[in-house]
Amino acid sequence: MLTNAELASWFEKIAELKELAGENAFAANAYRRAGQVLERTAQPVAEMEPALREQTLGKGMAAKATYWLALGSAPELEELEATIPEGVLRMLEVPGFGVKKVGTLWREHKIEDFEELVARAEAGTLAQLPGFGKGTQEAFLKHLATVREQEGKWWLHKATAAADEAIDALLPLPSVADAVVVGQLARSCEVVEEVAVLAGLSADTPSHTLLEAMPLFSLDRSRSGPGIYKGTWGGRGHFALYTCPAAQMAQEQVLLTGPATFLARAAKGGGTIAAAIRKGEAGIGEFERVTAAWGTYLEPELRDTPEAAPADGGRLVELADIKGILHCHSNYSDGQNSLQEMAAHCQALGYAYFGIADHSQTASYANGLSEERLLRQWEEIDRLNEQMAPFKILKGIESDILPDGSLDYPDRILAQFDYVVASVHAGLRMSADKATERLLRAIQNPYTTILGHATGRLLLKREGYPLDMEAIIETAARHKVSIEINANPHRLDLDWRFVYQATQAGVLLSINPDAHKLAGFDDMRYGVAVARKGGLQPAACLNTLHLPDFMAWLAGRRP
DNA sequence: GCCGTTTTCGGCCCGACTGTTTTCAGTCG
Repeated sequence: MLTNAELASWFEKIAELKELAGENAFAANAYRRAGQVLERTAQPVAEMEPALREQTLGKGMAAKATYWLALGSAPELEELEATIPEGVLRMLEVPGFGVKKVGTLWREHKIEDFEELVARAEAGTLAQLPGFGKGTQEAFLKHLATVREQEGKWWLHKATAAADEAIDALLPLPSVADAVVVGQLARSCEVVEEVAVLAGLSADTPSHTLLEAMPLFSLDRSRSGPGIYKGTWGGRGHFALYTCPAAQMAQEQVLLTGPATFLARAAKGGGTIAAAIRKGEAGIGEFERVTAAWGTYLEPELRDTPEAAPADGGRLVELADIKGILHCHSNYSDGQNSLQEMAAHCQALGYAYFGIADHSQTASYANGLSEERLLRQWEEIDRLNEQMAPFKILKGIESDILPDGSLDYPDRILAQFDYVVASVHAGLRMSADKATERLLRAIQNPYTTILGHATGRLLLKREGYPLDMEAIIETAARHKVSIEINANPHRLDLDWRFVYQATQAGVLLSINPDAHKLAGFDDMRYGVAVARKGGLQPAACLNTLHLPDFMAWLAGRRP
């Protein structure tokens, strides 16, 4: 059955292509709006009564959706795509290349082939076309380099899903004794260059038996050898399967998990870690091997920076330590589910409190809340809190940090929130000085409780603005502002590399899903994973506090 | 193309930024 997200992408694609084809922009916009409505609608259109479908999408668009649902495809989109060269469609994927620019290239300059565009940019002649300058050309070349650099790499959630699928396929095979994740994914790296799985075999297994079990894996023979199968998964992401006799699995697991810097470190009994790991007798497990070589057990995620490991008596934070959620969206702004649905889901997951932090008024693109709509939300929260007690919904907001560093409501409004997440959403291209100054001002605002996704990065897509993180951490510590670890696998921002530094400075970190729908809560696992990688312990994490303690903490820092 | 009507056609989100201009168009969030 088609999901709203799939239908939405078709509507939006049609809008874009209609504009590209030179049709009335407002007509195209009607499709775009239908797509945007769908993105914010939790109830599947496929399950809606016809009347509700019309009310949601409008008469014409509802009819289209109904037709596509019955057909399982959108002929209108396919027909449009058939009239546009593939290279032109590809140009639309380039940031900064919208329908107007691409339309000019295609119709006026007769450039249809993507490689021709690349060649022109590399030769420097793209900048000579009217409407295109050096800046556009350089941005395009930079984009190409980034795409090449990131080819085959994985977001953490996609890597996890692929590895799970591979292991599920391998384990039922009679000669596979066990199969585990190794490499960067085992170490919870925020971007995984290659998903790697190690299978321990109890008997000789022909390679085709292993490979046939994983139809999504396509082997690259030139990069493979005995016991090492490298290729791509699902035609895109880099993937590797390693095999070894079951008896050697523990040592291979440690060696393949790495990283090389850890394996090269000095072992407790002399020599390198790698040598010590190899030395252990057969039958000794992974835990015992690492413990013997390093002195204590070191979790895989800590092996990039063992210095961040908790001292004796400490331990890394776990998902079960998290008592409440502090950054989520509802359909008051750009979320898909209602406030009640989000809160009920949060409660069902076992959390004790739920902070709603919808977008603030300036975020018009995200349907940010005007003062008047805020009041309505607060009324609903009061009502729900009566019904759901002792579960508690907190009145939060994700306030845009405006270009000058101020928050997005007057103080008399800010004072009425239980807490404020302050985040940057617009004006992302700043110098380090300007960005730092802007964020420092927001942190110093007495109403700011949490600094949301600190750098604004989108992994594999967009670098964050440069920041003097030391100053940010130091100021956050001084003003008792928590820094968020945004658990969305596209963000994972604050970067785990600053977690140790922040906690050393006394900053409480908070791990938040930034969920825009019910399934978004599941991202908490990735936030916890990278928090652990940075060595975060439960006591240094704000939302491990029980509700009364959290409320007391908030009360203690009220302006 | 859809919506909401002062019911039959005018208005549709909008501000910031950037690069290319020479006063603004295109893109983005």
